[in-house]
Amino acid sequence: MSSDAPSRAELLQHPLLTTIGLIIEAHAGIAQAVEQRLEEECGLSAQWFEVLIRLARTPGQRLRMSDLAAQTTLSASGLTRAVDRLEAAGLVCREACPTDRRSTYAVLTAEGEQRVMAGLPVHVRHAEEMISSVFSPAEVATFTDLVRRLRDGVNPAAAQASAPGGLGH
Amino acid sequence: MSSDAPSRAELLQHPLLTTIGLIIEAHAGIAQAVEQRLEEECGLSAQWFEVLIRLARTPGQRLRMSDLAAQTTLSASGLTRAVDRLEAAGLVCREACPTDRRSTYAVLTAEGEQRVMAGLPVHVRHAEEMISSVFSPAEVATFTDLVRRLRDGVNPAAAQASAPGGLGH
DNA sequence: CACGGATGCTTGCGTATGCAACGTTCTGCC
DNA sequence: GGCAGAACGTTGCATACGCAAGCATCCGTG
Repeated sequence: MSSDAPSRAELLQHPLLTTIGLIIEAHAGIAQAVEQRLEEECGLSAQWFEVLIRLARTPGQRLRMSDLAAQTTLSASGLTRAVDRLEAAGLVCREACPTDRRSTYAVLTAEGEQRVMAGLPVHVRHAEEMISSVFSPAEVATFTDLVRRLRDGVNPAAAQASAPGGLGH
Repeated sequence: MSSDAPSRAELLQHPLLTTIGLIIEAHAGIAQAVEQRLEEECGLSAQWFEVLIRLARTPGQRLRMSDLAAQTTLSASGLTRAVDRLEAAGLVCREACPTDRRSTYAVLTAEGEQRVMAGLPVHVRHAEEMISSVFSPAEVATFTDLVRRLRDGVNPAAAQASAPGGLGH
């Protein structure tokens, strides 16, 4: 009964479509929950938090604009505008790169540092609530491993950026 | 040595932060790849494809605007605009709901049906390439199960919409 | 040293988004 | 039957985004 070409129903109900759909829906749920919680309790948008945390993790708490763009989902122009807003809010400042006058560093300010570190425990607790409520510790490990491999396959740029000694240069 | 409050480094390097970051990066990679491929080979944006496939799966190939909005990541107003564009392109048409004059159905047109079904094999093959290249069949099953449970926890609305006999009605 | 190409960041423009407000229709309660 | 409140879809407004163009700077080659 099975023909070469998949039937209409087989295509519409294809298991991998479901898998991808689940990833998208899980991401949407997490993004929305994180966004709302972060906004309520810290007054930071997820976008801002994402940028600030990348800076906080970096030695010198600074990153070149283009590296920062590569690590987030923003384009170069999107990052320019985002840093404009962060700078206006006093959480980040721009600093010239001494060795390459084309480049600009985005540097975390003292207030920026304070705001991320204030928001972080809230964020971590929220992450624990979301994930530990559905996974056992062993499942968390399995899941993280699988997602990492998937990420490495579909988003090599992000994989490289987070590799030890990565960050280009 | 371990104090009650987590240290700065413990917070910044918290494992669950990594897990969530990986989900976000994996999603970004998949979304970008799907978007590009779909655009190139079918001339459909991911947004459009998402809406059309939801309609194609539904008996009568129609869904109320609000149900459609609930199943996608769009807000009500966003969906109104999206259906405006789909209608202008001739892939969808609006139809009055006979039992509730507040509601409107979005209905797949013949051309809309043809376009989704033409794009679907491409999309499925792409999904296979992305996922099967990093997971064994057993891992796909494990992964899908875990993601589904995560989705159910963090996005109950989507979970309900896809449940058998769901869709509100 | 000079020059063409590449790189890094910023701006103009068109477009898509969400929120809040609005008009219409349905529902529950008296 | 009639009225207050909720639900549904659409529109005005402000905002954010990406792409392409532009300017300044760096690098490789002769």
